[in-house]
Amino acid sequence: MRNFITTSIPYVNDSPHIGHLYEFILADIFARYKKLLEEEVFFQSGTDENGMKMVKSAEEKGKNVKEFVDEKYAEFYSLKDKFNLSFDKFIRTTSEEHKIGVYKFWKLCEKDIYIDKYSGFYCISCEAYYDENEAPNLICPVHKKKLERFEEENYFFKLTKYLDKVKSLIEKDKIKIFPTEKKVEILNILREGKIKDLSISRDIKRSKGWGIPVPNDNKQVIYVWFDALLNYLTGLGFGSKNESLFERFWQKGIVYHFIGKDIVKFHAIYWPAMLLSANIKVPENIIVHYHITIEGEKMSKTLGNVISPDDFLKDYPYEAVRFYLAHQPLFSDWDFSWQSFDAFYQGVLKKDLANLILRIFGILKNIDLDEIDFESTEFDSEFKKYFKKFKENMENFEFNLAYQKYFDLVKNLNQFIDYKRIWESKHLEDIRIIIKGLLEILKAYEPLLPETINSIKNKIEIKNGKFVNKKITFSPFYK
RNA sequence: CGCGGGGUGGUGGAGUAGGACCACGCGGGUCUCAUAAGCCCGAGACGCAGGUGCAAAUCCUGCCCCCGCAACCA
Repeated sequence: MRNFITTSIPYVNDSPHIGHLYEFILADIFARYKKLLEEEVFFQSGTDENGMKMVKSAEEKGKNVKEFVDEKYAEFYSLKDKFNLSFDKFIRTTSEEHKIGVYKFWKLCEKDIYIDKYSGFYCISCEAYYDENEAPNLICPVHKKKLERFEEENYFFKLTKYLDKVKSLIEKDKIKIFPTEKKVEILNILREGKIKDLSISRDIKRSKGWGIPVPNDNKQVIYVWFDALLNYLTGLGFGSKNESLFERFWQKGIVYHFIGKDIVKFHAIYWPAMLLSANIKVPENIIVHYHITIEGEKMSKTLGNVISPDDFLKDYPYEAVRFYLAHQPLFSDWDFSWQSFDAFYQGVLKKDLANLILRIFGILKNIDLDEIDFESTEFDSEFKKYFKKFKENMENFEFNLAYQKYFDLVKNLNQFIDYKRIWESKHLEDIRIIIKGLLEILKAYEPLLPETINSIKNKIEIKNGKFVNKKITFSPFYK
């Protein structure tokens, strides 16, 4: 199996926060999980850097736009190293490689693109048009700002032409949307039939020259969403001289888009329609994760409760963050608090999991055997069952359940060690079981704790099908 | 009646008819291989009111409350 796994590309008008990190980590865990199964993976993320809001944000900070986005891009990209994210590609929408792909795509869709006059009111923050009904007193309902009046010609994409097809693809689960209620929601939107053709360009004067110019028309730039979605193709070299990655991972691979619940419509409706127009395969999976509230409140700058990735790193190892986030539900909002985070780290990660590993090494140190074989044990089928259940949950993107259930194995091994008093009985059969258990645990937790687990694995030696008892010392998460 | 999701111990979750489970937290006990870790025992919950069933957290009806689609925002 070949998997193309993506995050949505964050809009870089501000610094990264826990929500961005959450999505990155979720997708990374899934990518690493797929590698665990020895499947082929291409994992991609990037930054969305066009759009008028960028111009505005830069102005507010008194910087030129290019300088501003470079700075923000660097902040987002730094998360890769800070949290050990296994991105194979990190695409920027202001890059040349992206632009080339966008032009190629535009051309493929050209038959569905037309020019029309548009007059109305525009909110620069939404990057969207409103009419008088939607925006009483010409105040943006979202941002409470005065709308700008304008009349201009725009390029439009014949979205409506593809809606029926998109609907049927979703109904038939050719495009699978997780969780199901989001699928239902999208289908309801499609049934209502209120969707109109999509304006896909903006006047270059309003964008102050920032953005990708429309091909053969230097008075317009491409609407930021139309260009942003294309990152999924351009990151694979679409439109470049070498499209082999695109062929391999998009056209012949299984696509997994991890996105937030606020951008479902773009990914489940606009994006497939665009691809249909260009005659390119549609994505197989759209995984919609929910949002995080902070200590019971919505995260917002006005409330000043925004948590940044760096806030964690002051007091905690980055893997604790991965571990914690993986144990939260994807498909419902959940609340973050420092207290619960710390309790989880101290209690579950250190006390139970890390301690168990250390404990097993401790027992092995006091055992005279140089090697332990892997003869079958009465627990073998039990181990298999655990992993099977784990896989089932992972394939449904219920990471929290997968690990919650798998944690029973940690519990069981601790119980088993106590019950049998293995440190004094030292029965070979029991030793085999805890070693096998150890290896099972290392396997399943690797996506969450890649660095720690790998360093343990490097200390373990298996020679001629036997576990070599090397008196391993180890101190994970010890401060 | 716009559509949809949900209300389970202090907290977060599992559980779609037949013993209410798991983790954290709390109280007590206990082992000593292990990072003051582990193990055992205990206290504590199905939003409200009806209905159907031998049996309801689970199905039906009504009501109350929270949330999403559709507030900054990911």
